[in-house]
Amino acid sequence: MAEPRWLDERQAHVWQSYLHMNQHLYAELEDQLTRESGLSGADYKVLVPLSETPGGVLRARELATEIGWDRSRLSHHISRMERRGLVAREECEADARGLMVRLTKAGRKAIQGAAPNHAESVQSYFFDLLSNAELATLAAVFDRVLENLTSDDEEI
Amino acid sequence: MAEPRWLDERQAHVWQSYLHMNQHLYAELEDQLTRESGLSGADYKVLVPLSETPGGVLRARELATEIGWDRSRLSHHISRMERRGLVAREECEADARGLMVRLTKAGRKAIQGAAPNHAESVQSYFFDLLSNAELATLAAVFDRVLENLTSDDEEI
DNA sequence: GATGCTTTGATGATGCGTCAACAAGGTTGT
DNA sequence: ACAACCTTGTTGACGCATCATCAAAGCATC
Repeated sequence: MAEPRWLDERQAHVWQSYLHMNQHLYAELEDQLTRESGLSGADYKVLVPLSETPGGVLRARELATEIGWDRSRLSHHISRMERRGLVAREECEADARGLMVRLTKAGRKAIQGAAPNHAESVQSYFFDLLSNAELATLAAVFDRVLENLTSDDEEI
Repeated sequence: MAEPRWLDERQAHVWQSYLHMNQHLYAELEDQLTRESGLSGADYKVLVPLSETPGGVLRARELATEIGWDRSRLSHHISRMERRGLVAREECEADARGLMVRLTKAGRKAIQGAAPNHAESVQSYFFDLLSNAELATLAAVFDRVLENLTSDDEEI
């Protein structure tokens, strides 16, 4: 740590572009999602794994792990989504501590209405702008950076 | 919008990697920043432009524009940072509506202590993992995606 | 130079995310 | 079977972001 390695001009530019791109891309996608389907990004994140599960039911613990949230955040958010009729709480028969989260009909309708538009947005704002070679590079880079971040976790 | 263009397998994988990478990278950088210097990401974002300005003073409006915040958010955050002695509010002589935000000695000390560690983190978690060719590709891609997003704004 | 419009910043209400504390149920070891 | 410990989910408090509203100051047009 004695000699800090400052970003050179090129790196600084890439880093700024990356931060700005994220900021604008997230904002744009969330905006469209909310406008077109009334769902927040958080709602969408919760609904996707539920809609992809055969019964539309998931244990809260698994749902939380899947989307990288802690139990508290999920509990709060489920409460709000339950009030809006998107999901329902059910007992867990296998473990009395557990909670099963069920996708309601309204919830399924919401995610089915939102998903196509969202996919179209991701295509038009991101993938449409990439060549095949660039896509391959991004895949490699993102995986490598992610792998490096998550393998650090296990060292504890 | 009739025929939604779903993500193919490759695209879906890249998109997931991108989202996860962002999540972990942001979390890790913010964690290190907070642990090592007691500054949040928001604090850092505010302090950087101030420390790069000759006098260490910026008009609130410009500061807000620079970091992409609205006036309300900046006002709230300046209040909290002022309480902690990182910045100070001053009158704007040129425009009586305006507010000048001044970096205090403590604020300068904080950002000077935080910046080297932050740069080192960015290097080790991101740039160290990239080849020169990959860096060039990222630069091109990020700029293109960003340009596409921000040029849309002007069409209004 | 008065009227109306815009810009700038502050403020309070509301919703979300994080944290610490808690209760109830499970698990392990003896 | 009992004790100690761990897991799971809920709750309330607090900090931060967003939104609508407001006041004060500039600016423009006549």
